[in-house]
Amino acid sequence: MYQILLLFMSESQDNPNCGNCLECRYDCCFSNRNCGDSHIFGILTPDELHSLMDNKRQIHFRSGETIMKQNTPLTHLVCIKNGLAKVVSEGPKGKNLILQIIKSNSIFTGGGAIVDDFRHFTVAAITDIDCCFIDTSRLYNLLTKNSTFSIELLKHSNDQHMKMLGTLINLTNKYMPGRVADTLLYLKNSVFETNPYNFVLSKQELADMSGMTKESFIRSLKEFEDSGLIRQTRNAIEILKENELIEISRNG
Amino acid sequence: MYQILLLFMSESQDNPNCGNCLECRYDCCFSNRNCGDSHIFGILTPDELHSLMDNKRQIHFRSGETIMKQNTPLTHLVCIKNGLAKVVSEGPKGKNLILQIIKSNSIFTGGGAIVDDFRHFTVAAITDIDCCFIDTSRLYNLLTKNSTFSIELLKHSNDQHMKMLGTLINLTNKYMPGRVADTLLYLKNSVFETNPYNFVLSKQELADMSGMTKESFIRSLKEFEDSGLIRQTRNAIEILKENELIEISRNG
DNA sequence: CATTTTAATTGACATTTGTCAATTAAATCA
DNA sequence: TGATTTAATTGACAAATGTCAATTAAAATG
Repeated sequence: MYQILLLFMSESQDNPNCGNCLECRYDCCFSNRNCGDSHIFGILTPDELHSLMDNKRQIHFRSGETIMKQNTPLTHLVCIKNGLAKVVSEGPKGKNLILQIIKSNSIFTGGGAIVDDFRHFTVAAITDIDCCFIDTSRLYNLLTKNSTFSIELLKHSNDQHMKMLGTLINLTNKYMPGRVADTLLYLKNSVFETNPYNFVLSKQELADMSGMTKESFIRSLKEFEDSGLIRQTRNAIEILKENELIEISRNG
Repeated sequence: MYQILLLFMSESQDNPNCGNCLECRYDCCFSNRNCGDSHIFGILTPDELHSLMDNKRQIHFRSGETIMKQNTPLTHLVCIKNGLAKVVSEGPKGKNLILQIIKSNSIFTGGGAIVDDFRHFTVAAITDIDCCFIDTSRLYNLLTKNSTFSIELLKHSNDQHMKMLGTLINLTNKYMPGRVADTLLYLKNSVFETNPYNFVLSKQELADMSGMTKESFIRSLKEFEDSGLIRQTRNAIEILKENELIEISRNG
């Protein structure tokens, strides 16, 4: 525990948003201002929050590092404070599928929380990331005590479930151009929220998000470029005709 | 309410398992003996159970009928007492994907409970079905009062979530033979639990479970038959070499 | 039972997509 | 900077899968 605190303190030095006082530490992952998923924690009383955060570990990951690994025991949930991560399902024969890009202020467990307590996918850092690890046992304790909190988590779970259903439908009943369009629109509207957007993602990763090989992705992307739907530069993509992309997505 | 009771009573006449006394009515969907999902309700107190069941409607569906329709408001959850149903995602251009076969003693909501309160998929009866419809508002009430119940629902939700992830992986990174093998094994081991099993499912439906056209499904099935892995009769399929099917499933 | 409708099957073919190999461009490292 | 590794791109080709049309089998209907 001492080491953990030290780790936390050293990490926080180069991050002005996160001081060392207790209050600040809670704030790091759980403030309910401008926080994606973390309003889930907004409903907790200070005591409850404390019981969760008591032994939280704040950890820094470098771009590319694995944050949690598929098939390992699910002992902690993770809150991302800043940075981007990818949620990857590692299939047989090295075939990976990127299910989601996680942004700042999101929480995730890796799948089977409460069910089998194993992680059903891998999460890896795309950029450098600050996140905290929180004991799931603390979480489970809280669930029995605060039903509003349980409901919020249920909502979060159902939400993720429906998003995955959307992914499933996109990937299974669309041809490649539709899937590429989906990926581009997802990145613009749900991840980066700018246009053009710089991407830290390799073509292989974009292909893994679209359920195809990188070669196929590149070709499809090139056709979009030739048709004037998008523009690619070194490490950015600009969507020029969003409506047409939406149409392509819709027609599958 | 009077009409509903009448409906209930007339339905129950030809069903010896379900009497008219209050206790029996609760039993219909919620007994915790030999019940798939419905142990979820086992933890409720009699009062709580009563508050849920108070205005439940028991309804009979004929084979083929739609029980709940995608994109309609999610006002009730459904408990299947007996019979089989299919969970279908209706995609664009009439492309359907069957996500799951639901058996007796299962509960389902159609997707976005608590999140957006719309149904994200259609559920249709495969055989004749007896089921009850229960107000979600009653459910939500209960959630705030009984955290153990919330946790059970959360578990159920996460479980469904992980099953869908499995489906997603099977459908996106396997070739047809692997997907057909998955469908056959799923039917034998998780739905019918006998071998050979009679099936009430059309080839089109089997194809919709496997994410391919019926023609492709038929051809793939025929290859399995020619290789001696399975045997088809009029309306039954027998798995002869399960291990080899598992191998095919694994290799994608 | 004959008729009509629906489901299953088959074949030929076109399209989509993946695979492999070669090449170029970019990034990293000593 | 030059050398080396990694990522991106392209082309040729093969494999997987869907589409369409025709046929047969089965089921439903009157």
